[in-house]
Amino acid sequence: MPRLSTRRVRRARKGAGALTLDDVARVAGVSPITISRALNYPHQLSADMLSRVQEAVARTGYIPNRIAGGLASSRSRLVAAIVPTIESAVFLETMRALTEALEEAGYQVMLGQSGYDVTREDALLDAIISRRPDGVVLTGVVHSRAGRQRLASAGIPVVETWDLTPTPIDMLVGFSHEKAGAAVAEYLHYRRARQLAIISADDYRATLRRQGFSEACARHGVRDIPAQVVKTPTTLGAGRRALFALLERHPGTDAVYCSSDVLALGALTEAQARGIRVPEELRVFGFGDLGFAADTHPALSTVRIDGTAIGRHAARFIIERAAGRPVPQRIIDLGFKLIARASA
Amino acid sequence: MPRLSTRRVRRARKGAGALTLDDVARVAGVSPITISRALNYPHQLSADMLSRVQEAVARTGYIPNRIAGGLASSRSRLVAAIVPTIESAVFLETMRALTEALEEAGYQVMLGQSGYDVTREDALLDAIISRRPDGVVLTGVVHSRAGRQRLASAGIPVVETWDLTPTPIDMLVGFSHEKAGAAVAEYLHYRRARQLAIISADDYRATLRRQGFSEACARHGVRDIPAQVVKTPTTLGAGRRALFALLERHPGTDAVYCSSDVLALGALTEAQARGIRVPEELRVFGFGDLGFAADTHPALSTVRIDGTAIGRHAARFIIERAAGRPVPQRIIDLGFKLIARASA
DNA sequence: CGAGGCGATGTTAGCGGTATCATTTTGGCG
DNA sequence: CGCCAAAATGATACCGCTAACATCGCCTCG
Repeated sequence: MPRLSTRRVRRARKGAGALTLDDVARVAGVSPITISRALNYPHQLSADMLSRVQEAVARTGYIPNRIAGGLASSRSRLVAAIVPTIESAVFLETMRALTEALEEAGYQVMLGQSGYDVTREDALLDAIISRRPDGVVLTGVVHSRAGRQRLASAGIPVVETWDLTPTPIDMLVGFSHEKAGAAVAEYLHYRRARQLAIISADDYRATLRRQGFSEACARHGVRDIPAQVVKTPTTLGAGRRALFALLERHPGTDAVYCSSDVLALGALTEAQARGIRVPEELRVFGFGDLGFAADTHPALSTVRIDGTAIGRHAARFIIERAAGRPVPQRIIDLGFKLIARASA
Repeated sequence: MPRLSTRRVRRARKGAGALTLDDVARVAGVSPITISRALNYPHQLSADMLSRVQEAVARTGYIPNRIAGGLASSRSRLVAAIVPTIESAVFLETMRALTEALEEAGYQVMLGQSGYDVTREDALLDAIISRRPDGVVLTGVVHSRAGRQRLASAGIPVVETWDLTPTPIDMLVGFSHEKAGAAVAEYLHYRRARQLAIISADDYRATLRRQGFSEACARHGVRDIPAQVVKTPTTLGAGRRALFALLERHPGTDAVYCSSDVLALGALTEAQARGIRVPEELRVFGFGDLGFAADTHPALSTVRIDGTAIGRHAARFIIERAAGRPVPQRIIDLGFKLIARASA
């Protein structure tokens, strides 16, 4: 039996009334591909044609469908960014810079939160890869083997940030946490602090800084630095309670390095509440140089990381790659700066 | 002349080697649509078939291409969220809750920053609409006529947040800023503050709160409340300088309402630096109940907004709509809570 | 025991763009 | 002027997936 029925006119699937390239092409009296070019490669058209198309676009109020465009060109113009949590202020500067730079170049950022959890990061990665982004920006360098594998085989440009490793998945913008921790220790020794202590978050990078700090102390002959470890994300309250607990155990402490400015602000607050003079009796050192650090009382000594530069470099990496240009230097160490203020 | 050339076999456009549904179908020995169903509507398949497909998917390591899926189904499973700036801590809780709830439901969040600028918001809106998201979550209710128009005609579900209006574009989750400001004023009057003042950001919502505050004062016969206005986003330093300037002009001030907790923390810091006792000499009231508010010294009195609930409601709104279910109550007023702590 | 219904799977035709190649127009220049 | 390369525009065939409809068994029931 012949299948006549398949020749029946099918109802449009949903077309609804959504404007398409063809509609604009009809209005402008040209072929659809010309509209596409006007939008994507305007310099390929004659000035006449371009303005004619632009007028038609304006008149119809057409907004291109980048889902369709992405499928056809296999360039989604989407970039995924994964942070442990959006509520951790340190990464915000990077995220803002990244978003701004990418938006300017016509990309949109998809945000994912891994929650300091490798399993969740893997699930997120699958969700993200299924969107075929033109790039992925990760926070940190510790990822599961499976995650690295999937990312690599998807052939998506990857930028790891906020850390350093000799073996990145692809590209990398970061700095050495060990060195940052060590630099703080050196500084405090130089300032003649004798009884050092640490208040640190329990995440990977904070731990690296703590190790760098302790090792530098060891080089000065000081071992077994007392450490109070708190859960990420860090809070002012956690900093207060940590300083309290620390002083209970080690009343002679005269300098404390905090793994984040927020913890340091908590330590400052607790010191103030208990009448401990900073820096005379207790030096407090932070990390991050967040917006408030310069304006605390006393002003917070801290480690400055150029989060904006990290975001911008990451954006540039991805844009270059998407444009098919090779990226000669795939690892950037942005370093850090010790900012000596009143608190230490 | 016959155009034989068009019949020539064309090179695959980029195929590269990316795994597609067809590949998995071949491995499983079924038709592609069956794979699609296994992934999207697993209960439509027999248990046998389902496990057979799942095995094939696992063996091939297939990750679906949701760009293609989105085009075919006109459901992108993308939701756009626009905040003024990601660096303003108040919205973070909402963003986190929104992202989490949406990720759980298989959606991805695209983040956009409008920068408190309507022009930029419009440009962003076009970029976003071109991605055909299944929903848009906006911060605030003030948008350009053009923006409202485009959003409406795109037929995308819209949730406005963090404010109230009788005429939302579509759906709304928020609270009344005027009432919040007024409630703080009432509280301070009740506490016998006599010389009230305001430190406020210059954005729309902070201004509404300021007006609510001033009007409540007027009802108590107090007019011309001195106000120190600072630029958004607010910072601790801005709060310090604002309190300084305020006290220069109005030394008798005994209570100050700050339009954000960050400003309030700045005021607290400045008071401490100048030896002004809080709350005895100066009451300080904040807004937002950010993570640190309970742990400042003295603890900060503030207005609590349930940012998590805002994010969750917004996510639910969009998910319901995407599922084709009607949303009976399109406006939710979540209210606010006055949190009386030591600072006021 | 045949009609009808239902559940499981397959076939077909797009979704709305863009890559690729073809064709036409234009411009430079001897 | 005529020729040829380059620039401008067009025709066609997909990109990888899913909606809509078709088909095929199998079971129920009069």
